[in-house]
Amino acid sequence: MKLEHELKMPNFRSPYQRASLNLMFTGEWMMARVDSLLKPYDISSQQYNVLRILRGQQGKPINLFAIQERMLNRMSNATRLVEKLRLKGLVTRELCEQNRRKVEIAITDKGMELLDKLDPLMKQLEEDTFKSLSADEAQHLSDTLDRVRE
Amino acid sequence: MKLEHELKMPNFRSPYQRASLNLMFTGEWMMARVDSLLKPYDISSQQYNVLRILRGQQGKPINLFAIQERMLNRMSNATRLVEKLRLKGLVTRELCEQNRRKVEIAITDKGMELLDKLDPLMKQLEEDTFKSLSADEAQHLSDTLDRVRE
DNA sequence: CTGAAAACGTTGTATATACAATTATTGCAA
DNA sequence: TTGCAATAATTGTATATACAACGTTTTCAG
Repeated sequence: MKLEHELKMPNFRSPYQRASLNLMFTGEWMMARVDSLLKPYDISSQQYNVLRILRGQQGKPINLFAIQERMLNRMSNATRLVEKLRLKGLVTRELCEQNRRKVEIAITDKGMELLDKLDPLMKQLEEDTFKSLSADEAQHLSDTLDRVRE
Repeated sequence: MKLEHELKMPNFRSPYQRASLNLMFTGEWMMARVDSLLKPYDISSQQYNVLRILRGQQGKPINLFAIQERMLNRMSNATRLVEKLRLKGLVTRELCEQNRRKVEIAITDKGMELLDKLDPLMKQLEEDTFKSLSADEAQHLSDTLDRVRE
């Protein structure tokens, strides 16, 4: 739906203002869709994101700093986010012996099972979301976003 | 910068997953830029957004429900957001006499002055952000985002 | 006219976010 | 070797967000 209609703004100052608002609005919109898919499983999109990062490590643990670097939202608090996941039994936390400043986080079997269950749902959500774009168009959208961020 | 590099993810499951993460990431990124521009003026991007909506009304007051409809983030709490702005003297709040369920909000002179001061900064931010895109490309990006949201 | 439903806004509560300050550990230069 | 800077994480605090529940006021069917 056109942003003009969505925000009930008859016109924008420039195509750049329109793109700027559209980026923020559509980002929020997407995040809300993901959150609502995850709601029945009692995790937030940020928490899901952390699990996904941990799975990407193929079992190797990873420290909090590295998790933060890979998160969609860098400002959220990795310590507290991971603690929530730990309380749910989805990750483990261990002090690193080699460098005791670090804390190593790994995904548990239960965490992996949850991700496995969510995979097809997330895939479906992505396909639904981008159903009006071809794979090439989706790729092009990503490339454009990459260029926007320099 | 490529999302692969930004999130340190070597590859994505599909162009749709890449686009989905990219949308959320770039939306957050843009919002953070706006917030950091507004920080010295002590308002959040959501609060700025409400002021912008009120200015768009050309002096006519507007009720809370209509504000909510026009906000970038529908879920944020218009009552509390507006109260913050009122405490700063940027908006007024009046009970609507015709329909006492409604509360009418209008921007004050002080609010208008703030927006006037922010306009060139915001314009500059938008131009900086999209400096690598032509006006046509920015328009095309918006159109694509509009299509994604159906 | 009356009572149920709809429209509008407010409040409560749990959680998340932004950001700064603090603690603990390690590395390294003088 | 000492002490300063850098690295890594935690804690504190104010604010924002998500969402549900509630309270008024208005509308409208019967």
